[in-house]
Amino acid sequence: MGKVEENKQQKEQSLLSTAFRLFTTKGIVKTSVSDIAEQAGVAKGTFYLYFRDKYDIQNKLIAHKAEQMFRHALEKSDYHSQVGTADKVIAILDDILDQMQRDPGLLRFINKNLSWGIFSRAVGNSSIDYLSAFREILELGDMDETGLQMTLYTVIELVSATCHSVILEQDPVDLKQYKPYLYRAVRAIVMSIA
Amino acid sequence: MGKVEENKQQKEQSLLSTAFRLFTTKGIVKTSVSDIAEQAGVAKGTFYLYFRDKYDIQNKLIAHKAEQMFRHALEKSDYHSQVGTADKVIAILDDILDQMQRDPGLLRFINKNLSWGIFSRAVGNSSIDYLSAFREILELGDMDETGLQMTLYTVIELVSATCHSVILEQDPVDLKQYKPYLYRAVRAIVMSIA
Amino acid sequence: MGKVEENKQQKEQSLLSTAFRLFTTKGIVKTSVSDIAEQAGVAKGTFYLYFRDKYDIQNKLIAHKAEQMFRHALEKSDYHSQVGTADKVIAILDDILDQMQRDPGLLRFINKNLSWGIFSRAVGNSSIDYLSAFREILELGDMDETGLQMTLYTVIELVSATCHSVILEQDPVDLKQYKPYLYRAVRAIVMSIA
Amino acid sequence: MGKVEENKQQKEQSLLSTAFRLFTTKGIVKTSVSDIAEQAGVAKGTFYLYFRDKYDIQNKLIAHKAEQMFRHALEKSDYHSQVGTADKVIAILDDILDQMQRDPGLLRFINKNLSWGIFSRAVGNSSIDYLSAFREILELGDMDETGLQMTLYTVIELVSATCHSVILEQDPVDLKQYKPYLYRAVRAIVMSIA
DNA sequence: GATGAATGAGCATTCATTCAT
DNA sequence: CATGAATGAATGCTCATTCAT
Repeated sequence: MGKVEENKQQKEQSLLSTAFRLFTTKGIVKTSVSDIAEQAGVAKGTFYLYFRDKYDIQNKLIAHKAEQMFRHALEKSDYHSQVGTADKVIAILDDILDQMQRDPGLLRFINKNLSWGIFSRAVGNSSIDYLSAFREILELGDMDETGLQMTLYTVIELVSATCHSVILEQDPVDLKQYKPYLYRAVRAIVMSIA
Repeated sequence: MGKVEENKQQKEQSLLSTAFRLFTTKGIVKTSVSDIAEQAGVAKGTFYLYFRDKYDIQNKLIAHKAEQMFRHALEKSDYHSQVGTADKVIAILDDILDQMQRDPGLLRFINKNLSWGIFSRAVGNSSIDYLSAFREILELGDMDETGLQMTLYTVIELVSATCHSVILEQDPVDLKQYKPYLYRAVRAIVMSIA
Repeated sequence: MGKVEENKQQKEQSLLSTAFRLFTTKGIVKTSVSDIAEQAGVAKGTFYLYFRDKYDIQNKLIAHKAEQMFRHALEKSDYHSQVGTADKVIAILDDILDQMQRDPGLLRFINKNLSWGIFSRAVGNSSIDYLSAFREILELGDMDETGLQMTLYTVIELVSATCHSVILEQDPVDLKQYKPYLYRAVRAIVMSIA
Repeated sequence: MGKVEENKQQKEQSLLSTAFRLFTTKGIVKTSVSDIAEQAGVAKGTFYLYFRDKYDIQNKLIAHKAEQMFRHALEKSDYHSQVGTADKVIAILDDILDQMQRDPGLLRFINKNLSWGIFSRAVGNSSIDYLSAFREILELGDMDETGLQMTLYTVIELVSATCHSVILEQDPVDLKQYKPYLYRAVRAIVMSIA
């Protein structure tokens, strides 16, 4: 990689990480392109050499962070040591909820912006084959692709939607109180497709 | 009611309905207070006599429309003629999905803005006792208040979250294809709490 | 005085005292006619039955409060017990500075708004004959009217101008530090006309 | 200096001079940022590239114009040819009064806005050492810094306050009539500190 | 490629004043 | 006399985007 190329990579990285920091702390609306460029140490015009506009960088960030979150759950959670299907799912879920609770800014950022389209593209582009992984976990060796995807979609949206309010606003209850209900619902869904 | 009072009612109604129309067609962000006032046929300043700001009218609309949607589902769906608990729930759900599909603007408006706080306040202020109605439908005569609320919260968020993308963007599939999966999930959740 | 007349007096008084309170606490610019009317317990339109506009009530208040301040100084200070001319003046001055320091809002209100025109009209309308009083104090029995007025004007403006910054902002020094310099200057001026 | 830099200088100058013209003719309150930008021939947003807000440009102008006025008085008045201390002071004063009378807008602008803080900062930043100059004029070689400053403060505020009404409104008398009284007062103050 | 000066449309909000009741 | 609903002009400020250098 040439020096120039390296420099470009560095600029893009700087813009991405700065944007993420600002998005998750100040919120997307309150973060201006000026802010991002300035704090990333580049000129305002330079931003537009790397990203089409604010929504371009936003979508790229969402996909990246979502993928990161799933990667963490698959690599760091102890779902392998669980026996039952539902228990494995819960283990993964637990890791994800942990991540979200540890970084509410991340949750806020991902949640209301993560469309299935963006997500599935991110997951598809990843070096990890998530679908196979989930298929294996759910022990649905012979289930059709669509059925697997629908189940994933349902569970992911359920968790994402309910936890947004629960974690960020402790409304209607806090996460600790809500977990039993959420886990029961997830278990029920997972069992129902067996 | 005096002439003046009548006139005020009319103005407020005009502002509310205009705001709703603009919010659901142009989106909330793209709708300015100027737009609303102008199209409602009143001066810009008049808007501020009736609502504190854009978010005031927005929240009032969300609560109002959400309540309306549930009222419709309870009054117009044929859930009474169903026998099983799950079938009753599905009947109500069907009505709500119908409403949403008929008016995607409404869905778009309510979905990403309806916090549980706003919703429960709206439902609480209503002349209908929704909690009792749902308790009866779910045949959970002796379940504690919290358990009932958590179940409602879970189901509502699940439906709301998944249908947003499904109805508005036919992604990952369209509503017709997704319904079986959604209904199975809802059935599973409802059965799990029995 | 009829009941109606009484009521009107009461309304005007209420408006005046409310305006003064708001002017001295929030500042003139930040105080709106709405504020005054609302807090005075009358309708907005009623304000305009008593005062032409915000500047009308402002000028009336300034004149009134300035007269009050001088009345206090002449009636409550112990200048009578002083022997020398300059000492008498200083005694009066001391009382005025005390009043200002006790009520910075009053100082802020009067100072930058008190034009000589408003003041002299106020003083002229008063039941007290201030010019004679000052003539006596300064022991200038035979000085021409103009000379007396010019001296008063000079001293009043000097005190008013210097003390504004000194009392309200302790800049360039605080009142305690500045007093010796101010008194020396006033003494010098008073002596110079003898 | 590059072309760009030159252009920026020009824009800032244009904004400053336009603002001064509008402030002194229409008054500060009645002058909007839009007015300034428009008449300076730049876009509204450009204004904010050079000044934080209206008060920023206002303070900068006040300091600049005040410094300019004193510079003129020291450089253009013939105080050098005067022998007595008081006569020197009077000569300088005469120059300043002349400037004010020639440009009532300037007087109006500076007078009620010039706080000692702004002034002393302006004077401190100047290339001229005003304090030394005044010390020399007043022949107070060994007076402490504070005493010198207090005397300056007193005289400046006295002149500024009295002349505002006298020059702008010929009230209570016009400048010609007031000068003898003012000069006597200033003489008295100057002599008293010797 | 990189810069950053310049743009100007756009928006929320306030407020003095009027006038029909 | 009193009310208070209605007006709409006015203003400060932001920000995505462009383009000459």
